[in-house]
Amino acid sequence: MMKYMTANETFRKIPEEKQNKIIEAALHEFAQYGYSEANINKIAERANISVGSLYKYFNDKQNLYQTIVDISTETLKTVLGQIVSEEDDLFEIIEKIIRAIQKHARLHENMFKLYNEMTAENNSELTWKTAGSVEGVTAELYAALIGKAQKQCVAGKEFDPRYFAFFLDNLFVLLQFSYSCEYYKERLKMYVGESAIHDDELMCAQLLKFIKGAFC
Amino acid sequence: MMKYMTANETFRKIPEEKQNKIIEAALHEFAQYGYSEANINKIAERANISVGSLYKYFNDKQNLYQTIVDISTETLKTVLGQIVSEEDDLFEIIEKIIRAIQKHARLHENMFKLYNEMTAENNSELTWKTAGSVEGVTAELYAALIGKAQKQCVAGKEFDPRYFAFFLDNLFVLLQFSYSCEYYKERLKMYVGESAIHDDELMCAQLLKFIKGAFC
Amino acid sequence: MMKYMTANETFRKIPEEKQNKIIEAALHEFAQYGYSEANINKIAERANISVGSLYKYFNDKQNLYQTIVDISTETLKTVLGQIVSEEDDLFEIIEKIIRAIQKHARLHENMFKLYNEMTAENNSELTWKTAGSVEGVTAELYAALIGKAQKQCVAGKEFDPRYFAFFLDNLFVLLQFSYSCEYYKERLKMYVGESAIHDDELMCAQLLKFIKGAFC
Amino acid sequence: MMKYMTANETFRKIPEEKQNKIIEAALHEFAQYGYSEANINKIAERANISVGSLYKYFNDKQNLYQTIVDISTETLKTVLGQIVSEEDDLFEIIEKIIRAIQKHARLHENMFKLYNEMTAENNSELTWKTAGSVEGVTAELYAALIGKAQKQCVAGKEFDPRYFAFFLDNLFVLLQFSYSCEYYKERLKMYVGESAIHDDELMCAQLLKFIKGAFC
DNA sequence: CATGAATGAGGATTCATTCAT
DNA sequence: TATGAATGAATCCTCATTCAT
Repeated sequence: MMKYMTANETFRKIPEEKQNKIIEAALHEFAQYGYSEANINKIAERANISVGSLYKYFNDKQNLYQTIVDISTETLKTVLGQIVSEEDDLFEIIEKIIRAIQKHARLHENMFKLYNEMTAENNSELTWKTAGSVEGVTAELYAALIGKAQKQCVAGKEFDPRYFAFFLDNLFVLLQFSYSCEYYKERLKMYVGESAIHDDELMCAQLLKFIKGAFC
Repeated sequence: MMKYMTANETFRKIPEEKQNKIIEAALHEFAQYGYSEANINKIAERANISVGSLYKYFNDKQNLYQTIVDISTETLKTVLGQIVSEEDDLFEIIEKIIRAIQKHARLHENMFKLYNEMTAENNSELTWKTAGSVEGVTAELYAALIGKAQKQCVAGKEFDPRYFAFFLDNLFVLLQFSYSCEYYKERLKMYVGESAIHDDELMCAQLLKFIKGAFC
Repeated sequence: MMKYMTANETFRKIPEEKQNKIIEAALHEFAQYGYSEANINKIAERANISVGSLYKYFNDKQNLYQTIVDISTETLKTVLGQIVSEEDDLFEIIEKIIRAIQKHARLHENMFKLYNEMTAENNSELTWKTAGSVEGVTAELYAALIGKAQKQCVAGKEFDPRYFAFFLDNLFVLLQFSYSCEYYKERLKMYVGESAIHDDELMCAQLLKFIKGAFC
Repeated sequence: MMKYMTANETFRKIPEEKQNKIIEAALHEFAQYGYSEANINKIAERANISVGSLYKYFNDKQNLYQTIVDISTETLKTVLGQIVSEEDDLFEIIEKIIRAIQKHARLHENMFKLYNEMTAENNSELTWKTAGSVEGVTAELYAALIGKAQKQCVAGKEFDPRYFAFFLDNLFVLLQFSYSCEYYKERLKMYVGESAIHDDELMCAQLLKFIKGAFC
């Protein structure tokens, strides 16, 4: 797949290291301050390039933002994609997803912050067009999982798999935010105490139990 | 409790109808455009008062925003508070909560939009200080519920009530967003189809089933 | 007629003296540097107001420019209108026009500079829409004059009055530029010598002779 | 005469075809957008060379503009020069000039647009230094013509030949603009109707009649 | 107390010009 | 000599905030 599709050709020609520095700078700024309070000049400064160059690579602020969002969602897709591909037991997969979230939400904190910010925006059509593709991937993934679930659980309840996939994802989305966004970090602390953010094992075990119960 | 605590004294002295008009105007603008793109002058215009007056009532933009957030969270607290006070069967209460969310997320759409926007902000300390109080209320509420749950379900699993309360609230938070915020509306549609947003009965039934499974 | 029609209402409410200062400042800047090199901040400075205020009065640079052009053409219309209204002999009227040009081209030098600049622009449709109305006025005026001319000159030649009105105006337009625009001032000097610019009597006499010859 | 005097030596060494392509590109851009809105990078692109090269040939934007103006005026000079050289009857020469204007104003539309734009500029000294030379040529030409006129017309009026040369040129200058510049095209239409721009015969006949009358 | 005109710092964007390759 | 990516000063415009009336 073509990398950085929304960026100008010029951008794709520059050294990858430089590209990454720019992306990192933009991601940092957008995740930190949100779209409208992000400062293009600061991004250029952080990336050690001139504003002029930034505008050679990206048509305008929107276009840079779009690109950052695309990259972030693409990254998330990739991470999740890897998990599903492996043929495991249903709850082993779910456990892997939880652990993947715990790892990546911290590693790519800014991406998840951005994701949260993005969903708060009001040009939903535009946002949905790009970010929605991640949801599409996860939706399919969970649909498959739930198919497994219904077979695996002998005493399987009769539930609508689409709804249950939705609930499952809801739990995952808020887990992501709870590890990456300040507000949700506080909220997590309030619910389960100061230590919760670092005790990944307990979180994983409890969430798994919650989900198992719901499905079987 | 003192109403509109962050507002200047002057604000509390003006007729309530005028107060409401101002709050409505501000809520509308902040929910629609987010904090930084919200326009103070437009708020004044919509409220049919002068900017000068607005600045007599509220020290600055932050302060007005703070007030709006306070009011919104206060409203949510009240709504939820009413539900808990009633002494019902565990799952009857949960059902009531779900139905309350479905009703209020639509009725006070702007408040929930604001709530979502708020959580994306980075001055988490400030935000948490006010918005966190809602979470406090719900946390207590859910703790009580889960106490009931563990008694009610004979074959009660051994789970950490704090974690389960957290998961429960996660499901509720995303349900709220799914009825009020554009992005999450789209996401809901994607998961369960176009009709989902209006078929409250099905959503309620499925979510109840999901939660019941998790708890018992 | 409503003054300064393209300006915002706010502008029409401020004291006339202030209005005039702003118009003068803008006229100066646009006439001096042309549209694109005119500096909005310098206009504000010259008018002793803030940029913010300028943007309250005029939506944007284009709008301010439009207004300046409108005012200038309106002024020209008025000047010419006064002359025609008087019922004189044909060549007395022409003489009056010439003298009016000599006087006003110097008095409102910037307006005529602007007019020249305007005609060099490439958004001809827009420009024509406003500036064309002056031409309309003069065209009618000259048509009337030429009607007189054809009757007055016994041995009147058979000519197309529309074409002759056109030629007449051409002579007037370049006379205006010759008194107000640097380039055309130089050109005039080259043709008739250094003194020409100040010897209004000679210019008037010669041009009158030229026109008389053409018409009779 | 040295071609392209203001350009660097480097420019004069490159193949003529390349030179022409560059000149055409610059003329197009300057005529279309005026000096300050003309875009150097777009000129380079249109000429199929790099900006770097353009700056090897011309010191800066001003210098390129200067060169374009020089070339344009040189071309006009040449065109007019050819007409005068022929020994004809006075009004046959004038007719030839009119027809030459009609032809060239359309053929070299951009040059005349540029000429109009140029005269609107305010660095009159610089502009006059180059463009004035065309005026010099025509002035001489017309002086000679008018000498003829005074002899040829038996009942010759006593007029100042310098003034009459000036008026004659004024008529020609505006005729040029009326065939090449958008604003003046509109103006012509308004005076003599839609068809005027294409009915060269009628224009020629009427203008000739006008001038004949003025001179004889 | 109410008003709303005035302020001006701040930020997105452009484009002539340079210079390393 | 040719290239075209990089530069950053310059400029339009917005909007939170103030203050004279």
